[in-house]
Amino acid sequence: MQHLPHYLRDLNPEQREAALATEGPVLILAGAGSGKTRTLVFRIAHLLRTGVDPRSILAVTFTNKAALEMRERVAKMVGKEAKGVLLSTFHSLGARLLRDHGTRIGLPKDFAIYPTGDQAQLVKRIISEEVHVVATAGEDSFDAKKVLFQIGDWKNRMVDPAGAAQEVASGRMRGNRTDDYAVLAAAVYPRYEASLRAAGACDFDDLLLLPVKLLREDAEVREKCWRRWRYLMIDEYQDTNGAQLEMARLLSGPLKNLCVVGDDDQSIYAWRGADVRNILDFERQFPGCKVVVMEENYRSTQRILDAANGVIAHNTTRREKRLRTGNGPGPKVDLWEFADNGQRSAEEQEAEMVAREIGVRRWHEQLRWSDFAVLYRTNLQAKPVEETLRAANIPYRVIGGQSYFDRKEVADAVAYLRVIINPADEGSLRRIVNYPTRGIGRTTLMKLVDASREAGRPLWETMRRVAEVDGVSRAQREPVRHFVETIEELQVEYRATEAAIAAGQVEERTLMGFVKEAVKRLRLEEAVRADNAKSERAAEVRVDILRDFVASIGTYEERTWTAQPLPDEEDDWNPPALREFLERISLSEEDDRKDKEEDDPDRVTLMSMHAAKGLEFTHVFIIGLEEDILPHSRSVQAVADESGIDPIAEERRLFYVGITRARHRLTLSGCATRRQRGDSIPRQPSRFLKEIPVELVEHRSGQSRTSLAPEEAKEMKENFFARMKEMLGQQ
DNA sequence: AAAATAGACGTTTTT
DNA sequence: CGTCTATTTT
Repeated sequence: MQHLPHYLRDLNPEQREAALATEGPVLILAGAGSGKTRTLVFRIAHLLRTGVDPRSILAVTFTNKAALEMRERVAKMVGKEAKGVLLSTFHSLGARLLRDHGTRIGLPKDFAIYPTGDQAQLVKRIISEEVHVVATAGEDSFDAKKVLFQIGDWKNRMVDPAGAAQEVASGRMRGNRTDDYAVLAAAVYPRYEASLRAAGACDFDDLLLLPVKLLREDAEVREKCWRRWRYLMIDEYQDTNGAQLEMARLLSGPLKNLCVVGDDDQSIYAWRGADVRNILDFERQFPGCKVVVMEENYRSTQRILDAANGVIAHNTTRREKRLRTGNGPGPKVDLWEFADNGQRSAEEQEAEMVAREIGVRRWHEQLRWSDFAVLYRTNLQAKPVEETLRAANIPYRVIGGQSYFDRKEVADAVAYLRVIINPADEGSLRRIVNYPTRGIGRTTLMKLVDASREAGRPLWETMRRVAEVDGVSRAQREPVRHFVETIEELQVEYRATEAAIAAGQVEERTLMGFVKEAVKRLRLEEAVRADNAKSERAAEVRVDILRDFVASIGTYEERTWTAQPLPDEEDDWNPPALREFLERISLSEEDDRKDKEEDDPDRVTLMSMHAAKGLEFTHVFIIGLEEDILPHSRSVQAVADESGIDPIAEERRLFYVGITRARHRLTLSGCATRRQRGDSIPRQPSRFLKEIPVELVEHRSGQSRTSLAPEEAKEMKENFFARMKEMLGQQ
């Protein structure tokens, strides 16, 4: 092994083995912090150094963030050559396959990707307009999201509407209360699919399902993919679902140069259809595969690892592994408890502790703001922390939560753009047909919808022929005619803009110019102001959001031009287009906050533990360590109805993921009371806390100068601390 | 058809 | 508590 290329000397033996095993199936079981990404980056570098065409390498990650990070690291290591390597999420890979070959399975060229909000709208419409049998289920109102969730579950398992109907009929559904929803969902499912197809649209799950269908049915496309991608790598393999497994299998082809990396202890997406068995059964599914186990941790102190090991050891079905590190023991894990003291709610005190600790540690340990992360189970928990950090003038950023593109102002503008590109998109069309209000009311719209159902043509076509529709008076006809005219003008202009871009006669921000003009002509800003007439300030904030959105198109455009390859380079580059911009929005690859982050990247990070997977921070706070938050109440309830998977075990893995994000210091906290709907209710400490060996924990009390707290609260607090001590003593 | 008011209601995690 | 929804009023 002395003739190792110099760039591989920095790897440990296991990492090196993984990086060098380029041919055939490879399974890398990589514990948290074991240098997994690094190994993949080196593996790609090694492939390139041995003369492999960058374009034949495909690396699939789970999140955009992970894809971005890997791209940067590969680029840093191998330079320009890295550009040819395709780094993508499963969903954007799916979108790409459909964009290139979707017409072969009957998808239009300009298919849209429906955001979840629109999906729910569609389901609601189907329930109210088409499935009138609703009452059988014993409730009179239905949550569209639950229906959607059930449909998504079927799709993730690659069950089609017929299969779903069968499943429901044979009573094979899991739950008992969920049965009603399953029956309803089975009725909605085929209609939902039909509506999506009629609108020329896909939902998120289709981005996995349809490519599988495409690859299965079309040998030509399949072989084309095999010729192109000869080395396939998949990160976070423990989080793949049935459709993703199938996609990986189909893409790996006869060469089977498939390298998967993952850690069954970090499987936290079962609720979305992920199946840990995919990683546990990999050896069986790909016989003769090479297995590399990486247990050496380079990230955390020994105490943090011991805490993590202590917790995860309580899960029963897992591949046994124990993280070790050459790092020092490090400080103990801090554990804080807070109780309502009459002045401040416990969660406010918890947030204040976080702010105070960040201030102190940053000073004492010479850290940057960006060395700190605050992690939580639910996005709601960010709020008090956010407020406190803002008050303390600590710069922060919140990852996740509701997307900026879900904002009404932005969603409306997006709907217009979708309609301009594809007027068959009925969901978007309905959304904007009377926004801003232009006198096309519910009655008129219903007449048009009925007429279009009857004639079997899209709503848009019916609107164009409004004169032929019976029962629509002249007065009602006029606004429809005007609306159609406006959209058609914009369509013509958009086509001209696209042609100009294709011909290269463009300024830097041609697309943005078009959208700006459209927003102006449609009077969207005026509409936003009218919606917020009560509050001048709210109106201005929302208008700003709309303007930011328009500006983000300019950013996208510039970025795309910058990435343009030299004429002699082979690449998959395309000039900027609205269609691609909208696709990127749907896949959350576009984010307005990027610009703002760039001007000051040194910020404390606030995010859910799910979002934190794959990241690391010097000092990590995990807040809200209480029963019903972690583990979440829904998981606790779910234990009752069996189903093979253990929701508590998944919550425990989530905690494990949170703990192992910390490099040097870990601070845990929980509240003995929590304000909910006005009054404060008692809480129990998380059961997972007692799974951390006591000797690792420094128990700190957050109680303070409160002499006048009501008797009740005091008692509650004492009980909480007593329980805490009891727990810690049990070990 | 649009605005205003009452009411219900409900709170995981993400591509 | 605050957000979204349904109903009523103009």
